[in-house]
Amino acid sequence: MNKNEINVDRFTQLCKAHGLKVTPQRVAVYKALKKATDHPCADKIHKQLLMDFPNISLDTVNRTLLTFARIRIIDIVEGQGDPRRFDPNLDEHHHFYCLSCNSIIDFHDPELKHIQLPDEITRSFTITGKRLCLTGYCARCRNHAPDKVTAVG
Amino acid sequence: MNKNEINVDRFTQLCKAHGLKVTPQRVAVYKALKKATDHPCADKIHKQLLMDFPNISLDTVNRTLLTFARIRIIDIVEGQGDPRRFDPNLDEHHHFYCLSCNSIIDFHDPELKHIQLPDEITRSFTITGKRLCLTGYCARCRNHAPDKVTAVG
DNA sequence: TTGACAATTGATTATTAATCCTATTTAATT
DNA sequence: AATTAAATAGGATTAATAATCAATTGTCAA
Repeated sequence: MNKNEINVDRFTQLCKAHGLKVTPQRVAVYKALKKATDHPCADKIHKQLLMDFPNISLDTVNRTLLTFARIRIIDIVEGQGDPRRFDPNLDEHHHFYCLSCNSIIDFHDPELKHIQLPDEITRSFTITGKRLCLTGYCARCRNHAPDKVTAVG
Repeated sequence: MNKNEINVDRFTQLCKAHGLKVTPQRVAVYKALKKATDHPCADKIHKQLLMDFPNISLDTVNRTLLTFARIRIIDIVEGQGDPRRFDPNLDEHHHFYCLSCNSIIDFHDPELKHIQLPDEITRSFTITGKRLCLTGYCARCRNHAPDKVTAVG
């Protein structure tokens, strides 16, 4: 099976394992996020799904995404205070966040796999996620807008 | 000068260098954030300042913080979609984010100073920030709430 | 020191995001 | 097919952020 195709059976298993009903909405939300590579927010997924589900509510999409995050089949992405965004990719990877266009770009690096956390940290806390977060300006933006924050006050 | 004291002259310089007026509100917001170690949101700073400035508006606090971030004398902290939070500390450091109580805890590690980014990344993008972001459960929370997200789907 | 000017403020209003509520529907099980 | 607990849609509500604007205030040049 292609990595980007969705295995509905597997998804059904995961839901059952967590006592969740397998609803058409949940399948649709899961499929839509799994296909996405842009770390979409709930509203974006919702707009997409409206094509096929004219009645699906934003609240359902949002709740569903939060539920998926809770059972750890998707991730919530770190952001700069904008709408919450989601990540279908649970494999170890890192993020570059463009301060101008807000795009989030994945990157990998074999070197970074070996980042060793301080003992003190692993002892004090339960770590569920580890990621290198870069901020800056993407190739397209860096020649244009110097920055995004427009408030002058 | 103690690192946690605020050098108003220096602050004044920074403002002038960016064509910003030095208002009492700005000085107060700057002082309040510089003293903070909990990566507060605008609302928290505002509530604090109300003691001394009964009339200061939340909007002014928020605008001021965004302005400071724009001229890079403070940072916006990466978060999970909650209210935007700010960081007075511009030195290289890393964050642990508790998914249960939302506290953000700084940590340092000499090893991590030497994280080498892939060439492809530094070539394609302009990097303004680099941080290791950990998520998980802090010492106090890990024995209690299994997680924060309460939506059930 | 003063006056002019442009930036900043606070109040108000608008917008957007996230969550809550409830009647209705539906998936899962018998 | 009937039962039941869970999930949904849709509207309402709260909270956060942003925009607008008249009044105020820092800055700078005279």
